[in-house]
Amino acid sequence: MAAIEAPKSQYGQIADELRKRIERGVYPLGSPLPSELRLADELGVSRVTVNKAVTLLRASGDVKVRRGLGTYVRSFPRIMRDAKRRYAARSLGTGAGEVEVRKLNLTSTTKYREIGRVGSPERVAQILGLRKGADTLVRRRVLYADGEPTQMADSYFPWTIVKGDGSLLREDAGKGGSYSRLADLGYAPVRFTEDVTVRLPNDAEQQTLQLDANQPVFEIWHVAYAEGDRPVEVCIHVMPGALWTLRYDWDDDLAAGPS
Amino acid sequence: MAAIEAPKSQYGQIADELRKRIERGVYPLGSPLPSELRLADELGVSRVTVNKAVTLLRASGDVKVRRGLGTYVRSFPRIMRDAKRRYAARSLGTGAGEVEVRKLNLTSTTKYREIGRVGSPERVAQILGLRKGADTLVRRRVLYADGEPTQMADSYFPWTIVKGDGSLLREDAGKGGSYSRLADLGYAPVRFTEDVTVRLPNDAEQQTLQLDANQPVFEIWHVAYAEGDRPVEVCIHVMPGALWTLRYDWDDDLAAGPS
DNA sequence: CAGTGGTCTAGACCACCAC
DNA sequence: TGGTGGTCTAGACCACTGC
Repeated sequence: MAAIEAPKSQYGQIADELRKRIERGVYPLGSPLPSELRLADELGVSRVTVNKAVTLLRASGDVKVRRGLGTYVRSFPRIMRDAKRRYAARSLGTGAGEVEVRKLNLTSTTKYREIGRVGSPERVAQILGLRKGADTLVRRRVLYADGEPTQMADSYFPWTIVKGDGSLLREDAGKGGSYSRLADLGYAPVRFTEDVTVRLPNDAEQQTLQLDANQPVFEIWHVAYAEGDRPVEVCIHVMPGALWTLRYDWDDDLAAGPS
Repeated sequence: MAAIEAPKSQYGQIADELRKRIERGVYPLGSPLPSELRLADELGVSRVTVNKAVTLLRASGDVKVRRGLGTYVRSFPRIMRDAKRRYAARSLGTGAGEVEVRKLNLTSTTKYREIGRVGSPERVAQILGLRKGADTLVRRRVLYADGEPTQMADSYFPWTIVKGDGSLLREDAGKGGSYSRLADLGYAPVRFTEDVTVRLPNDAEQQTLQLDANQPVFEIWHVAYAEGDRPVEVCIHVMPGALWTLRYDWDDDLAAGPS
């Protein structure tokens, strides 16, 4: 099989070998891998060792297991999320949520899990400049592409500024999405920040996003500011890492002076 | 405890339990966990099961193993990388590379692995608008905080525009770093883009960054553009995911119209 | 030397799926 | 009912560490 055997674990080598076969098309996109028992037999190792290799492939998003059925090669391309343009898209149709997925000719679906008035989580209150537990309007949703979950997104708005707007309490927030409603209320977002981290998913996220315990997710804290640096929305995105590429761009700030 | 409890694997529960103990300070930061054999004994499971739990803690960056010694609780805080400000920092001292680490009162070190003239990798050539394999100046380096590797960074410059500048061939590129040298040459960067993905590290990265096969890394493709959208640098960062928070901010673009 | 984690095995039982 | 992956065990050998 391999010419030179590096001092590497068998399961590591097997993972590499399987990746190679996927690249070469021995196991085409969307097709099932041979069963772990077969692979163990072919490669002359125990099933546990094969399973450990497959665990790596799952963590990297190269394969996906369907329980009771088999292990399948991933068929999704990475989705590009252009931070700047996705929000600019509100000048056209609906909100930012579904822009990227449609570009890939995939069917985009949004499922709302909660829309209503709730006390804000501590960190959210802090960012929005509210008292701890102060009322916020929350919109919690899950987005899908061709039926597969691609992200969870929880938006929080200070209740004091959105209470007069009923459309934010409906699933369809109307033309241009929630940011257009904020604009209607006199709080048009003019500046955004995003903090990006990677971590492993918790139990709820594993279930909602159909992930394993060792598949990393992006966590993005998106904050929208209106005129006068007034924070008007916090949106927390949780997205399977293997599915996304995040794009950012900005102009140099040297002219404005250091801060 | 929980209202509805999903049936969960023992190793998953053990991972949760260990995380709890770390949070509560039962195992303080920097201290060693009990050995896997002890834990197996205490928890009434096999050592393999404990090991699988520890594997999860390693993937999330909560613990770090020292071979032959034991498993230690991780003590590093996350490092904030503010994309905009780090480059603005060149107006003061050295380049962007060490800004963040110093903020945390950690010792920052840079080790150069290669500085010289090389044929550009395909994707780099494409971004820089060069012929495939065209000459570039490469600066490949590894950054450390308190002796621990925090990122690999490989910068590529079109050879045609930097060949006249010797300081870019030295480790210390001079006051303000390489971007100031580009400015000297008449190619001051005015715009940047970054594409961010997460993936598992390859063999070389595992070794250089002291990572396990299942610890995710950020891969950032940073591109600097001079006036007239002329690409003048591509820098590829590979950074342990558990160590970093990436921050971006930008102004709304609606006024400029959609693209 | 003894203790640590790294790895591998053979065998076992389970839940899930399609037929 | 048979095939799939999910999990767990007891036992084993190894490389590495510090003493």
